[in-house]
Amino acid sequence: MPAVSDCINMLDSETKAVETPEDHAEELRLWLRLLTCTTLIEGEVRGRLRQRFDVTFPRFDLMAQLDKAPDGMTLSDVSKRMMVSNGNVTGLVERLVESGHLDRRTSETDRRVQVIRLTKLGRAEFRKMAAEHETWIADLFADLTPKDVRELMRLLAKTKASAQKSAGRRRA
Amino acid sequence: MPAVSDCINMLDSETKAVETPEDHAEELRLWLRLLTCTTLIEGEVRGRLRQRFDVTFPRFDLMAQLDKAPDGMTLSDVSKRMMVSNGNVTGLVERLVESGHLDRRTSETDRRVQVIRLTKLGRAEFRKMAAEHETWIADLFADLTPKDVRELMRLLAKTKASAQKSAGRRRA
DNA sequence: CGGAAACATTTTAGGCTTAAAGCAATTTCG
DNA sequence: CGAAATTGCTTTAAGCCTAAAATGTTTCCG
Repeated sequence: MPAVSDCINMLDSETKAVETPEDHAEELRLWLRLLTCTTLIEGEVRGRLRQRFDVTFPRFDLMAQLDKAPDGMTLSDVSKRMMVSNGNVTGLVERLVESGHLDRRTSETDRRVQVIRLTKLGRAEFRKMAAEHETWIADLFADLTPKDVRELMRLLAKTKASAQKSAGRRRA
Repeated sequence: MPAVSDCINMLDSETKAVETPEDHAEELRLWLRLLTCTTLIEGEVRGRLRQRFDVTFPRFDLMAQLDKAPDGMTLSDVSKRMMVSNGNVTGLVERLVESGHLDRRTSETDRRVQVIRLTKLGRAEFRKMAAEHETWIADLFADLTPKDVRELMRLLAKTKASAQKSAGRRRA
């Protein structure tokens, strides 16, 4: 049963002229819960990656992008996919080239562009990590039913679209 | 309609003796989508906090914790709540004390403990930021119906519980 | 053609973050 | 009591990350 104050707000919200400070406490709580879930899982994955393979989460993430692109990617592509800044990728790639996991070469047709690929070593190591990683994720989400997973996928797709639209509105 | 290979897997999964490498691609995709949503929203909020208030996301987060605790918190409490390392909090607090937003004092009863509070300035500035922040979040989640929000809350609560259980299993 | 705009990347300065080691204070328990 | 374990915090070393400025390259047009 809605409290009196809620009824008043509901009435106000239908009266366009009245500027009611609307209550968005629910969305705020949702955002905090989303952040908590991600932080929790990411921390767990990071810890396991470090313990088992002595690799960081960003390095694993970068290698995962490259594993899906056998012909390599440009740094810009990687930066967009990973949703991190360009400068960030520069350093990340530098260290992975240094350790022999990545191969970097300047594009033949455009000397601005750097194309990076996994080396044989990089691909082999990534595949090993990815296989184990998948079992960790399965375990972390173990209590969700297949239906829960589908429903979450759907709602997060909607969330992503909504957030992208809002971000677009701001940049416009 | 399930493909033939799926039927085989389903049969296998009910045959305890057979060690089928199970497929967890759905959970993997769910995790990536969760991460994408959080990264997207956090990036948007960080950008707005910087532009409007010249404040970082971690500082805002720390002040939010303290706003809920008028009597102050210990650094350990803050560290647990924010889900970051102890050392991280030390530096964060240092900078916010420096800028006059936080007050730090050693506990009377236990000289190991540091208690931090928002100063008058800190509280005033936080309240201003928080009000605007709430409208950003509302806008980012604008396309979700109240029912979507409730359902996401429920499913993320389940996700959080599942992940915590899994993390606990590992530490044991 | 040639200058302006756009593009891809790197550099810079500053801040965030972690894991691990270290230090001091407190608690536990033989 | 007093040694050992625990607790709360800081320090350290290394890496991650961003926004903004800088550099070199290519494209767009007038």
